[in-house]
Amino acid sequence: MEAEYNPHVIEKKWQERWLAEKTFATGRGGEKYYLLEMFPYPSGKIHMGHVRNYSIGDVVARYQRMLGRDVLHPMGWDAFGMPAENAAIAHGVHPAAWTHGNIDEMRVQLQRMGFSYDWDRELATCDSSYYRWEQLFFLQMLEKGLVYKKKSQVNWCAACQTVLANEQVENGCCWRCGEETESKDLEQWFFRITAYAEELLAGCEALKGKWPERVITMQKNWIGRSVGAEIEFSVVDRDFKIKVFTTRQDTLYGATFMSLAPDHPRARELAAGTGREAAVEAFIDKMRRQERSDRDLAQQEKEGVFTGSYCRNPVTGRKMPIYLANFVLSGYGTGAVMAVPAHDQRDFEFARMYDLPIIVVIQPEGCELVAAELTEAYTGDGVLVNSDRFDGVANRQALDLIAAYLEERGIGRKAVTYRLRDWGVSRQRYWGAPIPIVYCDRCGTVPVPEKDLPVTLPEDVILDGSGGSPLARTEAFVNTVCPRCGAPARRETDTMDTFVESSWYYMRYACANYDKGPLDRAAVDKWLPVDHYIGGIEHAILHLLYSRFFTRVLRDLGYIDFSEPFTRLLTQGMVIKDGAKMSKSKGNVVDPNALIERYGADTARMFSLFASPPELDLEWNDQGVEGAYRFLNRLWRMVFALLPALEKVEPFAGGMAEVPDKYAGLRRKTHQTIARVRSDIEERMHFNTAISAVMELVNELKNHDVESAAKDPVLAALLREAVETVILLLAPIVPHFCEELWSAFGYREGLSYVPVPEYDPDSLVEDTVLVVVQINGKVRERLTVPRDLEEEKVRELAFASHRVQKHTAGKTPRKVIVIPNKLVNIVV
RNA sequence: GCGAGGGUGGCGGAAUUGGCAGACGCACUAGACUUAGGAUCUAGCGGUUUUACCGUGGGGGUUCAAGUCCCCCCUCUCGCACCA
Repeated sequence: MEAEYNPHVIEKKWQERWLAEKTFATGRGGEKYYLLEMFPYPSGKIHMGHVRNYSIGDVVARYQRMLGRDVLHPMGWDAFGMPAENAAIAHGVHPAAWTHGNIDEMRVQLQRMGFSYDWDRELATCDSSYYRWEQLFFLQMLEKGLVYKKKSQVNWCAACQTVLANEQVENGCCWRCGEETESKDLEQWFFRITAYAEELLAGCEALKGKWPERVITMQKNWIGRSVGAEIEFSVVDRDFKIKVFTTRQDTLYGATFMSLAPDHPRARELAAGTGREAAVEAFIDKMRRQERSDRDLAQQEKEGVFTGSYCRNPVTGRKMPIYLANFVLSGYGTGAVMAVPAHDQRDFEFARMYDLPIIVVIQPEGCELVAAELTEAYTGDGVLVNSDRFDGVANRQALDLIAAYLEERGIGRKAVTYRLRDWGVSRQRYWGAPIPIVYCDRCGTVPVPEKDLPVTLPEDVILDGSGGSPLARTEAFVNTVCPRCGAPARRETDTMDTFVESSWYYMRYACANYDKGPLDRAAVDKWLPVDHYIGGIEHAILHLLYSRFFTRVLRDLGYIDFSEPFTRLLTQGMVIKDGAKMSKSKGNVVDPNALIERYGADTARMFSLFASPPELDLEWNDQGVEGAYRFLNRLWRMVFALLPALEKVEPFAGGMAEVPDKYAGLRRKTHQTIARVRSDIEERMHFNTAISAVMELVNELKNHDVESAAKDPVLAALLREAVETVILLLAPIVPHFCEELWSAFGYREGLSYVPVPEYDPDSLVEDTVLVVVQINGKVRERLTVPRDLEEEKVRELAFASHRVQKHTAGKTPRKVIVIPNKLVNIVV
């Protein structure tokens, strides 16, 4: 062992050994444990978020190995996506070359961090050996009706020249580039995720306690299930009906008008021949032009236009004017809303603005609402009035009764609506997995036969940023023959959303090199689902929801037999510096490579784990890093100093009975530390407190020197036990450092598979305990007493204390509470 | 507006079941060693008017005892946001 801690030398040494010996390959026996961190986009450089995410994951992986598990811990690349194309446009590099170059750089950086991956399972989603199976899934989903194409209004990002799924639009802006999105009519491919809405929602229940509550809540809200009724309203003098969805069918008798989305398909028809055509047309046009920019303003003001047509309230027969209204969404429910101004705030505001009638149909307990005097809608509970046969019924009960009544009469029924929309997967970009479809003038839309997969992304395309899909301009790709009739045909030029790749990569890791199909059933059955998944909270909806959907699809396609991909989920917080998320524009970025250069990987790992618990944001602090580095140096020097005495003895292996009294404290601290660290890592995943506990033990060791140890073999044995404990407990956190110290003690085998130390329960028990004496809840005295001393004796000792007497002088205790081994509280 | 999660020294954070608030680390202060110190070691380190009192965003409550439980309020972060 060297006298100086030299991280660069030892880190290189151990990393090379781990790679050469394939230390982290699976198959060493033990119960399976699949630990996965979200794979990175190969930007070319790892950032602090990666360091943190992968350090957390690596601790768990290494710890599980030391618990005797057979750990699958793979790494790969989410390699399709826009930046590769942008780089091509900006620098003339081909996206494939750019991506593979970045992967090579990032792999080296990850290896320099000492993460314990099984590199033999590495995959990149841009390789046809990966995306070919995705194309197969697409075809099989098409067959099952889970893929379809439709013309729809889509979110279009002009900057990225592509469409975005609903989930990918944040506050009207592109989730990737931050530019405002607009809506556009395009033919798009969709995955029918709504077919699984109910199951995805129900599945949330099973995740409780294993996933963070807020992720579950976000998913539930996103799916957005509403229970209510569909009701049909016949239109006066027209031969069609308008269907609405409502959750408040109990207020049906108070519906006085109807509101439709401005882009409702019947809008123009309703205006035709009423003299309102021009006004309606103007309104539709205004709404269409009113893009997201001034949407916030528009949100405040209710606005609409009368179509000139009427419908009839199906239960009262009332003639209800039909309006178009700016607040009705075409994408939700039926795009039509029955307006009950007395009991819905939006309808109320609209009614006041356009002077429409208001009828109270629910009276709250204790006061009487009068329509003309309302200043806002009453949305609470109450008893029905003005509701014919339902008068006097509590509105909660009326929900069911009215739904049943409508159903009897054939004008409505109970219904469930979801906020979740189908997942649009078409992207007009080059660097993605081609959608395996051919368009033939004679046969129409024809799926590429499975035997012709993969549809390979052509290499020679022109990427000049001129807009539109580069694939569409690549004649050699587009022109093909129809697989059905052999006539000349054209290929689909859209590629798939890159979230499709990340929806199933975690399964492919189980059999990354399998080439007879997407998934090797035996391997997937063995390893999946992922036992513990770790990644950023920013994927709480998108990636995790898509993955949960995809897992169910693959289950129904017969590939797997589980439904939830990730048993446990840990979402780690962001890395912050100077109060803001690290970003180039803020200039507060810390480069992990510079950090490794200066302190080594172990220091970087240790600080990112020590500074805060994983789920909280981590405030980066250069001086804190320095502190971690100093700790490692201090520990190194201490071990180096003690080694000559410790290597002469075996670690202490006896029981507490053989430990001399003067060393009982040391022994106890060692085993208390084991107990604490084990529960911190195994149960709470709080590595910061685990590290603190080890630091305390190290501080305790400072009280002993090599001279005393050389003279007293029992002390030496106890110190060796303590030092080995420190090494083993820190091994998952600072692995290179610990390997080096471990080998200094003469162990030939690396410590990746050395069992986590067990604590001796006897060692945790102290013979004497500190009992706090309070007077009226304030601490006045601390007594050291034998453990489990009888209550009466403890009480006597407390009262015997002169400090206690001072505070109780002249007063009679009214009450004395004694908590064994802990506290006495005297109330005077 | 709705939902979720936070608010504890100068800073990051501990306090696992209601039982000594501030573990561990950073910063800071003093001392030692030293030609030197941004190295290392030792000691101190919530506040104040220091035999004591105050103190976990603010106010109230329950309790012998509250950072922890209950009610009200303030504030910050995140998500959703006219979802009928």
